[in-house]
Amino acid sequence: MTNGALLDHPDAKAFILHWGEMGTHWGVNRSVAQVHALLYLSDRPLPADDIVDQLGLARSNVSTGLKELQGYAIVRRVHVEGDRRDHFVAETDLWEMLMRISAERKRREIDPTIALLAELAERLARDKSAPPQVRERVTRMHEFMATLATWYEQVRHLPKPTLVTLMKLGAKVARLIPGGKKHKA
Amino acid sequence: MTNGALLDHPDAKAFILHWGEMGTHWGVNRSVAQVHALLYLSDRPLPADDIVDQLGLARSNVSTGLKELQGYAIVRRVHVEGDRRDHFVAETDLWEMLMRISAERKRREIDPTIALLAELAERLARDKSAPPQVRERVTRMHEFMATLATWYEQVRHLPKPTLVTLMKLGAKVARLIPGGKKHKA
DNA sequence: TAATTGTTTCTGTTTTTACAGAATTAACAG
DNA sequence: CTGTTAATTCTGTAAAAACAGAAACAATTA
Repeated sequence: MTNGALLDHPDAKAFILHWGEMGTHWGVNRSVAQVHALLYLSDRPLPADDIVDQLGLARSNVSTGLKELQGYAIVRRVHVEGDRRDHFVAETDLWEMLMRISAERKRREIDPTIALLAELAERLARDKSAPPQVRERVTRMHEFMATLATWYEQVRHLPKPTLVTLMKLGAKVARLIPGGKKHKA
Repeated sequence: MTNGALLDHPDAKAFILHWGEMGTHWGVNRSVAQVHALLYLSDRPLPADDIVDQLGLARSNVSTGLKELQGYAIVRRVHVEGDRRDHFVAETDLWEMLMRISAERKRREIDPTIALLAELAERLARDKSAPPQVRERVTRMHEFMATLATWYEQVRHLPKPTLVTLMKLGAKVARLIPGGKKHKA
């Protein structure tokens, strides 16, 4: 047991509590975020029981939380030699983590809206009686979100080193665009 | 009154109801999102009363909602000639909308975490007794989020046409990076 | 300054969400 | 098979959030 009780260390504790608190603003409940924080800081796979003990949550809660985190694919089950129980580990590659969370949130929070907008925009295009600004604004919203979604799907598949390079470039990426001095950095 | 009751049009209604529903997943309550949707579709500034009538919400709710939307800077108060009441309009430029929402969410949901991580990382660097993986992971998390934040602040100030160009490039932006065939599109 | 109209804040209720503990189901070992 | 332990699902309760209506507050104009 290399980290008997992570919560004993004041900074680890501060991290876990803060993460839990912010989780409520990030669209997951405190328990889910705390479980994630604990696993992120752990140097070994943890069984559900240990999570229960360390965070003082109900067993059922931890179970639900782990399922949710696996839904985001930032936590996975692993088997530990000589122990029957499931163990869990968190993704520690932060790029991977970001990509997986954003992919799942897009799926849950954006895609359904794009689908609806597509439908509405199509109907509005044929509906002569529709208020013109309604037609125009729904259509523009659809195009905008669809464009962003397409962009995202492309960029998310770029190799990690490329993403890092782009990130480091920051605003300087604008200077690389050919055919126009009009892009100031 | 060019749009007497936007809710009478089935597609406008569907948009507003869906927006309200999704709002609850996007971190604002249904009322706030519905008010926003209504204003976005309206071709003229609306006074709070009209919003109350059309959406069937309590006056107090609409007031709170408008304040929240002004907090995101995607709705603003305007004065209408010959009417004493405040009127409200939504931002219709979708790039502007995205930028303002993301700026505010970063301020609320990301910046406080970066601040805490900075503090923890600094303390952990000096704390010889800290579990090494805790020190390392908190530090990496801090660097990662700080890098993303810096990138965001730079990109968000790029002129809109530049952003549009970059968006349209999609994954092809990787080809512009100098000094490396290693970036495949 | 009093009356009117509009806006915000406050208070209690309803609805929703998070959660603990119990019950159930599943997996395994003897 | 059967006893045992782990894991999930179910159910009731507690906590939090959203909301309506009333009250308080502000601004405007007669």
